[in-house]
Amino acid sequence: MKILHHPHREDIQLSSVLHALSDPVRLQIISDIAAGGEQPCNNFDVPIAKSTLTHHIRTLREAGVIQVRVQGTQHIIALRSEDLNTCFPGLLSAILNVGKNTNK
Amino acid sequence: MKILHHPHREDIQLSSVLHALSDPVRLQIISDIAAGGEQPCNNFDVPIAKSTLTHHIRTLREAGVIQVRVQGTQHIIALRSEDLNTCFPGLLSAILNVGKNTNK
DNA sequence: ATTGTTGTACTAATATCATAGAACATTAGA
DNA sequence: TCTAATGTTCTATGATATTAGTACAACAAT
Repeated sequence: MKILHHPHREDIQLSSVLHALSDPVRLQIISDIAAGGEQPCNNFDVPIAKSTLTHHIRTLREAGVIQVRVQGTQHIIALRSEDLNTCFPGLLSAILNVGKNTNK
Repeated sequence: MKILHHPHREDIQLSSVLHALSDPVRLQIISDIAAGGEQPCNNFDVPIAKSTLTHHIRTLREAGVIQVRVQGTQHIIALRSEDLNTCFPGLLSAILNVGKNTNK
């Protein structure tokens, strides 16, 4: 089985996190996770190809924004809220609160 | 004289702002402005060519992060704190606070 | 076993970005 | 007017990012 690399908390970079979140599709994804808790990839209602979704998921994972856990055929995605709040207090909630009004 | 376009407050996009701030050089720039108030471009202590700095300043300006004002031969750069705090409450301070510890 | 689901890997096309050298424009000041 | 200071524009280049098509592997359900 393939090993999915996740950065350690202390290796999470602000610029990488901001870049990972600077895409509307990825903002949508983390917004969905934040609202509905951890969930498999196929739950996300984004108008893109599967391979493209994989790319975005990987981008978020490698930046340290999400945690990916394998469960059968599914990959369960969870937000690394605790790590993010420790590294960048207030950042995640500030971004997620924006989505509640007019996202994009 | 050249007209410098700035987006209106209501046209500022979260993804664009996050992208503008996802570069170490640009994080440095806004960190400097936040700490020392508005200042001309040549004040920034970044190891890049003038043309590159112009590119970064434009990226920040077009995303709605900074306000550029011409004063003689100088371009004075200011943070659009009020607009950003209105559009994305808490975002700017969360990002700037990170820089106070370990930036990059 | 067969079939369908789920997601990755590989590959490729296209687009965007960061960087900087050179030339140019504008302004201030001597 | 001449010169220095300040930035922009033009252009080019190498690096990444985005997107998707195809194939493949792991698993579930029948």
